[in-house]
Amino acid sequence: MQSLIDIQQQLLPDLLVVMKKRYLILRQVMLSDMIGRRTLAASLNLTERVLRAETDFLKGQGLLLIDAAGMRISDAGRRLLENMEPLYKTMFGLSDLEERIRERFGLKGVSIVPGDSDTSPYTKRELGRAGCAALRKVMGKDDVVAVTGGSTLANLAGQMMTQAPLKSNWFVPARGGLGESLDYQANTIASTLAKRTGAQYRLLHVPDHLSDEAYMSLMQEPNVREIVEVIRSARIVVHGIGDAMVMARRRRVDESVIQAMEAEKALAEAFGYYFDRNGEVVHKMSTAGLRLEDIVETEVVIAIAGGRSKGEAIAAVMRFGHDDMLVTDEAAALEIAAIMDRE
Amino acid sequence: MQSLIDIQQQLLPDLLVVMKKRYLILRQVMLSDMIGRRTLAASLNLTERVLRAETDFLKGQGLLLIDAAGMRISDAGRRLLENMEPLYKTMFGLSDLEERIRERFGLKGVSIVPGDSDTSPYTKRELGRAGCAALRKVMGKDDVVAVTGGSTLANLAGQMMTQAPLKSNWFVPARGGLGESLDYQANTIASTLAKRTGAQYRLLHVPDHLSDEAYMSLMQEPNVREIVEVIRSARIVVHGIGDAMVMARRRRVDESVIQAMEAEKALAEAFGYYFDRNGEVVHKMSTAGLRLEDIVETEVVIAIAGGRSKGEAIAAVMRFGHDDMLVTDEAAALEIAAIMDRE
DNA sequence: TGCAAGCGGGACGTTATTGGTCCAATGTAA
DNA sequence: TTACATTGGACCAATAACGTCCCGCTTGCA
Repeated sequence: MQSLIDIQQQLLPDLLVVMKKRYLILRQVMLSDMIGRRTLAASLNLTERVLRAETDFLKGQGLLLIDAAGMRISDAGRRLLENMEPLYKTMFGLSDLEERIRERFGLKGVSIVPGDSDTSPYTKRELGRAGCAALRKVMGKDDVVAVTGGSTLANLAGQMMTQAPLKSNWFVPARGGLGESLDYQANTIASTLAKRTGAQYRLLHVPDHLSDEAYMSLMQEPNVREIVEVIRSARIVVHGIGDAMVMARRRRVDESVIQAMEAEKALAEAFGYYFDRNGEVVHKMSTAGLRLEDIVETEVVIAIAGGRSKGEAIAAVMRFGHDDMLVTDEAAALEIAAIMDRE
Repeated sequence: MQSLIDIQQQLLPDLLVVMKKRYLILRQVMLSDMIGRRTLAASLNLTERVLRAETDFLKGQGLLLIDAAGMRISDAGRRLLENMEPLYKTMFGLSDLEERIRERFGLKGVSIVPGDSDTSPYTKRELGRAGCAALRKVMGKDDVVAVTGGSTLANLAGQMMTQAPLKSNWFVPARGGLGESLDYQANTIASTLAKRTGAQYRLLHVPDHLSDEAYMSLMQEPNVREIVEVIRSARIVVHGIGDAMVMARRRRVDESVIQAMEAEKALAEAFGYYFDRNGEVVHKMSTAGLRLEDIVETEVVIAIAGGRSKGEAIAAVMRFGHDDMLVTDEAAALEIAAIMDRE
């Protein structure tokens, strides 16, 4: 059955949204015995007109009875609700989870794909696809999109598709180069995204990890300075989330710094910064890319990360509180929910 | 899984239509390796613009690759098609069958619900619902709808719903009263339908089975005459289909006539007439209701009947050739298809 | 190498659909 | 009877869908 839903999701992505809306209307009506349109619209957060279109439809389907006194559920509607009961969890379980997490961290949107990226490459791919969808949704015209590196972002970039070319948009790396494999460099990802969407891109040919002096002198270079300004003006940022220690080592951060971070219980890494479990930044360093103050200013910040092992790190970064959207997977989301419950 | 589809059918009735359209596009593209929009539109009987909207969508979903050379399927699309293969039959098998039957008998539309009305009351209910949908689709303003009697029609009437009241429409019985139970009388059904849809109705208080003399004298009555004229002017006729012998006995047709019909191999009964397997009428009698010549003139004739045992009778009436729509169930449809294959 | 057929995609005007808002008619309960 | 809440109709604005035409590009054939 899951496979059927997966297929339908690909062929009719907003199927579940519509189904859920209608299900909830029906359910609310049943719980209310008899209820009026306005009351119902208010309790479901729908405008009166939209609700009316839906109730007219449900009436036509014979699931709802409407008369001058109000609406109540029909026998067929009651039967349908009963039959849907067992399906509800599998069909909408994730969107409930999405809503809980969205609410808790004050996000604009949360998107959860089924599965666990740690164990299933398929889930990882889905995660990328969901990331694409989230990004597509917020991109407009003339937007600058800054992206970080990492395997998840690389996965996203490799799957990105658009209906029409986005000529007027720019993709830029959020940070400079790291010691990682080429495929996972922010530069590579920005360029892949631009190529796949028909957008433009700029690269930042500067190491991410800089001494203050090197930073100052590099920023004197007009061409470096120029692209850095573009990066810092990004309206949209898409970033991954990593484990603090793993990332620090991969970035060859000084052993002394690593130990300091360990002492401060650094847990998560995102766009080059390290966070403890409360979302406090525990280590800063000068960077030619996006700085914390830029992130705070950015209009849309999208985090994308999945896998049970990353749940804690994701929760930490969410506590930092400057993300607007989270794209994750079921395993990580359950982990996050568990952390929320423990609070 | 079937239950999921059933539920979705109620909450999103045209889900399958859209899914099938997209599936067929994808499939056609795969079979064609590389194909252009216009060619594809022609081979799928879609207008160019509609197809374009769909292919843009499929491209956005990453299922289709489009470049200046044409369209081809992506890996994800190919995977999707493979995954759908087993689902196709359960999801669309009936609509293929619908199309075959529609084509063979030159109908405007065929609607098949899953199951067998002979054995499952649930299927019988579904049949009624499908009949409602078919009827709703063809009803406009100021229409006169003539309905016959029978349990299937009664079932339909009991489930009929409309979004808005159809004040300007009239429901009338197609034929006079029979010896049957009150619930199954055409009069009862016309009145139920009118009440449930907010339409008007007229009754025909005349026995269906009349001697020529009685017929002539009854037709002198102004009020009988008036309603009979309304009936005969019906734009829409909805009728059931029965087994000839069963119906004849139920109607207490003279034993001599029954034997004559048996000799002529009467097989099916519909709107008071008896048909042999070739759709030829084998017995006529004067009636105050709809006559054959009225049926021939009627703009929309809808047949509704299901159950494996009725397959043969349905096929016979379809051969008569004046129906426009058929609403039936899977068991009967398969029986009809088997008869078609034997031809 | 040149040509023509077929391709995607842009553009535009028209039509159909959807959503917001207001109000009249109606039924219900106090 | 009155006051309230209900549905359903009406209307307008915004938007999406659609039909149609054309342009520039690629590609395969001559």
